[in-house]
Amino acid sequence: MTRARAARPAKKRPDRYHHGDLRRALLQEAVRTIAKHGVDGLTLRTVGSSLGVSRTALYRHFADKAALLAAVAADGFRTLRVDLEEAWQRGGRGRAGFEAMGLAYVRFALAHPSHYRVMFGADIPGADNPELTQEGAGAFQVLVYAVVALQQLKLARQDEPRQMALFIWATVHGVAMLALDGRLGPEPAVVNRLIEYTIDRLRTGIAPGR
Amino acid sequence: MTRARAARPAKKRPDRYHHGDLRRALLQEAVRTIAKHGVDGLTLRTVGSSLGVSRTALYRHFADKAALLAAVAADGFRTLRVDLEEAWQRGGRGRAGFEAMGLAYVRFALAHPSHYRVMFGADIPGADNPELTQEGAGAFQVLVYAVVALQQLKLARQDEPRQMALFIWATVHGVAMLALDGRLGPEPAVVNRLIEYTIDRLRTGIAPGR
DNA sequence: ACCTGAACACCGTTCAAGT
DNA sequence: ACCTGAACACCGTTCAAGT
Repeated sequence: MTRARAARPAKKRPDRYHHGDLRRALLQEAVRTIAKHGVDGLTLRTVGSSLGVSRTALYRHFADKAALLAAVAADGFRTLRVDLEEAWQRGGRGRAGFEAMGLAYVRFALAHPSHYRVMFGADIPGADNPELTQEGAGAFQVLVYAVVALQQLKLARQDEPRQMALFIWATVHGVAMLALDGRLGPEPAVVNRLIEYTIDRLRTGIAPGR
Repeated sequence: MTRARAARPAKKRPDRYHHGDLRRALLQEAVRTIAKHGVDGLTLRTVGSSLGVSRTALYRHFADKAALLAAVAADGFRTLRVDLEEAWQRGGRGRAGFEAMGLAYVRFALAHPSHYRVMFGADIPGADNPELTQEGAGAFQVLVYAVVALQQLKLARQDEPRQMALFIWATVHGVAMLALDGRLGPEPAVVNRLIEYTIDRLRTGIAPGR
């Protein structure tokens, strides 16, 4: 052990959580815990002991538990943005790409239900957390760009893009939340049918004319 | 004081919480507490002492705190259903009534944000609570009826009514949640504009043709 | 039947102290 | 600078005991 460490070149690899790496480790462990045990399963004690660290060590890196959750939420928005960008581009940045984005959005929520709930939870100080605000805006911006592209392709009305994007966001968010809360019943087919139907109603809803 | 009580006829008015009235009092107090201090402000201790009762007295009437919250949620769905019915009828059971319903839905959420959150919260055993399931279904049924009426008026596509109602529900629910979570910023004008825009996009989204 | 009071096993957070 | 350990003020829930 000591020999191995001596033999290794000084590559700044942190074996102990020091010099700022504990923050990343805490965030990573929090994400894992939430995925496995839900938000209520996340306690400062468990996340601390999982990293072999005191339960109060967290306070060096986060103001409080809410700040940790805000960081978790920001991380979620980052992942969501990447997912949306991929779907949009792979779909060809047109109508197919737009539909793929809608599907990707709801799938993200269903794949990471607890994480998604933290992102939109009430217990998070959304307004006064710059990182969370920024990451949330970043994910939203992907949708705005897509809307503008659809408008240029004459597939969407010439309304204010941000307004239209907000409407679309609210709709897919609503579908995701109803599904997550089990409000659509236990059948996955019901959820899938609603997603498909919703995307088609979005298409006719934002189409030019009328 | 004592005189007044003696003079009053025996009208079965409960001065002490006994014989099943404590349940109603607990529910009522829980709703009031949540409205004033949010869900986190609701503790069995405070709601108990507000009624001059031990903090464990609740367990005679509810299985646990989650069951109390489920009752709160069911109560909310009952109020929401009444609000929706009123809006639909006063609007003339047509296009105006439908738009009034959409507005009434989001307004309910904004008027009772904490209560609304409990209705859709994750901490509630939605599936295994018959009363909550029934009240939720009742509110949804109002929307389904309205959709059928719109279809008969040729104002909506001839799709499966429940499917269309689910889509509409998801959309207004999404708008409500984004507004409640402060995701639309502090300006009420932004919220109002989104509500208006959303209702108009719902109109073109569910319109016949295309 | 209905409620109480003590006890239990938790929780987030503070703070003086260690290195 | 970073982390610890004890302490504090909470919390939901259980349970024997009272009436």
